[in-house]
Amino acid sequence: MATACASASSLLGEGEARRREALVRQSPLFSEIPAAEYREIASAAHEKHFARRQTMFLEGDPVRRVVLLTSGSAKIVQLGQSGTEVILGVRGPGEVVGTVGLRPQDRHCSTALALAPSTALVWDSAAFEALSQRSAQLRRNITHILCQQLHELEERYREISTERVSVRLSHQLVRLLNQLGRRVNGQLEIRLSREELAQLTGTTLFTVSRLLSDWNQRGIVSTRREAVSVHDPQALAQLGEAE
Amino acid sequence: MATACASASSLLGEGEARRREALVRQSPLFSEIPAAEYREIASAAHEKHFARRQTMFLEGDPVRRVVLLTSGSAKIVQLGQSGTEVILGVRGPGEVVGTVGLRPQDRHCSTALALAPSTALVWDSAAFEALSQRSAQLRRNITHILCQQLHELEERYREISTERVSVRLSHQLVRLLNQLGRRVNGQLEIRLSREELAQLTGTTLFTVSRLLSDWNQRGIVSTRREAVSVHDPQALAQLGEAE
DNA sequence: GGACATCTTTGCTCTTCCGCAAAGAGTTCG
DNA sequence: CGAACTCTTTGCGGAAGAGCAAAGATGTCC
Repeated sequence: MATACASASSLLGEGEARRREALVRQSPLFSEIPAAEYREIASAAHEKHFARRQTMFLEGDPVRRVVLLTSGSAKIVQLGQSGTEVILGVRGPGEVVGTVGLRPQDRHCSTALALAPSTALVWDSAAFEALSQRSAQLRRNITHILCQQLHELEERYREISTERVSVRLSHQLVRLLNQLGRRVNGQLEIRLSREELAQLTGTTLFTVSRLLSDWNQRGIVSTRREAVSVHDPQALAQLGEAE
Repeated sequence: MATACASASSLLGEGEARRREALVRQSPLFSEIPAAEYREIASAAHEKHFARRQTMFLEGDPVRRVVLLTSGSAKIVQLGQSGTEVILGVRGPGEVVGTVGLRPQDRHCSTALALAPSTALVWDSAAFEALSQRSAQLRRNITHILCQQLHELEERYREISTERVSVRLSHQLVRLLNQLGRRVNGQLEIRLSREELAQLTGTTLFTVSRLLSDWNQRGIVSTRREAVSVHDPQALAQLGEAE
C-alpha cells in the first residue's frame, strides 16, 4: 500500500501542475532554473507516497529513479556485516534522496528508509539524465548539492575523529534542527529515536540516552519517546566548546 | 622557491603541448573528452611545482585555481581547535587537489599540503568554470568524481563508526595501496608517517605504531621510517574480517 | 662526522565509552 | 482494558584505546 503512482504526467490538470511547480521551485535541485524548463521537468515526474519505514531503495539496487522529497523525511543508511547500521544522513522536503548525480547504469551504495509518511516526486533516472543534459543550470545544481553533502560529511568525519561523543551529539542536533526541526508548540523538535541519533554520531543508544538525560535535567532539551525538543539551541551549540 | 610557473600557455612548444596532453588524457577529470577539446583545455593550464610540505591552499581561502596533480602526492586536511589535524583524503597523479566543482566565489573548506615534491597543472578557476560550461562531458566527469569521493568518505565514515582501529587501519592501507602505492624493489610501499596514518583513520600515532609492529612481526607488512611496505595485501585485507 | 631534529617504539596509567542486564515508560492492538 | 511490543533509562563492570614519558632509531645539516 501507499506506493501507487498518483497520476501520470499526461493526465495532469492545471491545478496539479501549479502545485507541483511550486514544490519544485523550492528545491535547491531546481534553483535558478528558467521558468520554461520548469514545466517540462515537473511534468516528467510522478508523485509517490511512502509509508513510515518503507524502503525507498536498497544498497546494491540499480539506480532506477531520482526521488525528490516533497513532504516527510528519510534516512540514508549503510549496513555493516553483523546488523550494525550507520546513518549517513537524513533528508527532508526539497532534498533528493539518494546520491544525486548517479547514472542509470550505477548502483545505489546506500539504503533509504522513510522516517515518516512521505511524498516525493519521482523521475525515471534515464529521463532525468536526459533533462540534465539539456539544462546547464540543473547540472550546476547537482554539482553544488554534491559539494555540500561532501562538506557536511567531511565535517562529521572530522568530529568523529577528534571530538568526544557529547560534542558530536550536540553538533549533530544543531544540524538536525536546521534540517528537520519541526515546530511543536513553540519548540523545535527532532523526531528521531535514541538509537538513530547514536547511528548518526557513531555511538550507542545508551550513551545518547545518558547525555540527553543530563541535558534534560539542565533544561537545555526535553526528551520524549522517539523525539527531542530543543529549548536552548545556543546552549546546545556551545556545549561542545566549554565542556 | 619551487613555486614559479614553468611557462605560460602562449609559449608552449609542440613537444610540451604533446607531453601535457598525455598527462591530461590519463586523468579521470578529462576521460572521454573529445580530442578537439583537449588542446584548448590543456593550453589554458600553467604548470606549477610544489615542494614537500608546501601548502597548495588553505581552508578559508577563496578558490582561485583548479589543481590537477601530474606527479607527487598531497594530503587534504582539516584543522581542529587545538592543533588537531584530520586527513580527509590523499591525492595522487591524475587527481584533482581540492573539491572539484567549487565555484570561483566559494571558499576552500580544507587545506592541501604536498606530501612529496609534486608538479601540477593549474587553471584559473574562473577560466576552468568557463571551460566546463562548454564541455558537457567535463561537467559529467566532475559529477562522477564527486560521487566517488562522497562514496569513499561514506565508507570511511561507516568504518570509523562501527569498526575497531585494526580494521580501519588495515582497510585504509589497502585503499592507499591502490591509490598511492609505489613499487620499491618488488614491494608496494606507502609513504606516510605513523601520525598521518593515525589522522587518516581517527586514532593516535601510538596505536598505529603498535598495530604495525604487530603486523610486521607476523610478516604481513614491513615498516620503515615514514613508510609501510605491504608484503601480503590479501592478508591485510582479511585482517579485518577474522580478528 | 657529529650534533640536532624528527619520527618511532614501548611501557604504564587512566579515561571514555561500550555492552549487558533488568526495570520502567509509552504505544498499539485485539 | 490489558497484553504484548518497542523504546528508554540506569547501574555496573570491563575493554579498547588515549595520553604521557622516556628511550631508541633514523635522517639531516653544518
